[in-house]
Amino acid sequence: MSNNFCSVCLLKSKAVKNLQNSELDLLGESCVQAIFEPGETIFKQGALSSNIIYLQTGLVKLTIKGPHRVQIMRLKKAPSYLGVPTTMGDKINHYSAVAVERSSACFIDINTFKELLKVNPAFSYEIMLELCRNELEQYQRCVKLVQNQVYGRLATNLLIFSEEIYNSNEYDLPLNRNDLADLVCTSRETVSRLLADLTQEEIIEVNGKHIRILDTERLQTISEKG
DNA sequence: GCATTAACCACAG
DNA sequence: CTGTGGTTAATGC
Repeated sequence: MSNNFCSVCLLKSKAVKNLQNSELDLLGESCVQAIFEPGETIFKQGALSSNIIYLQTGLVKLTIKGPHRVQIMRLKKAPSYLGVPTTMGDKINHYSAVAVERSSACFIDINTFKELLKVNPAFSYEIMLELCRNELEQYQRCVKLVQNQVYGRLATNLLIFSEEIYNSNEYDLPLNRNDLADLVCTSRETVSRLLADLTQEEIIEVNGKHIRILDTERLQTISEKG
């Protein structure tokens, strides 16, 4: 049982960069790092949670069980904190986090986390900033989902992979068609068909999970107009 | 009515 | 796991 030395960690979050040495030691004492392979659950809806997770590297999906099916709320790319709302807001997790790519995560004891929030305003500020940005993103995503048609929703999400996750107009989807459907709020079949349509229109090129965006402008138009 | 959208089912690689 | 075809229901001219 050796402590992590957060002070020398190269993957410190923006928030943690504000911590004093003594605070970093405190963090290190209650912090455990783990690696998750794709498909492995980091925390589970319904389970008791007493940790905040700092995602150092990788990509995860946040899922929640709805009345009919499991819904992917969003993807979250490292670096970021996971489970702050669900660990601070309730004893029990309201959603699950599952690795989508190989991910490294630090588990921080909730009491330590709360203590750091209390003693270091700059740390708290960074955490609050991240939470607020998350909320704004969720609102944005919510309107799109409700008001756009599937074609637009799919286009939006293809663009998010390109612009926000992989920073390239060519990438390998980390999800199968079913997950992609859960993310876009549609059926697996519709995703298949629409990807075929986009290919026919020469807007994208699909090769299994490999996506290449050929015409970003038209994809953006579809994303906006729905 | 008629067209469009998209879900559900079934089946085949 | 994926793609396709048929069917069906809802919605909007």
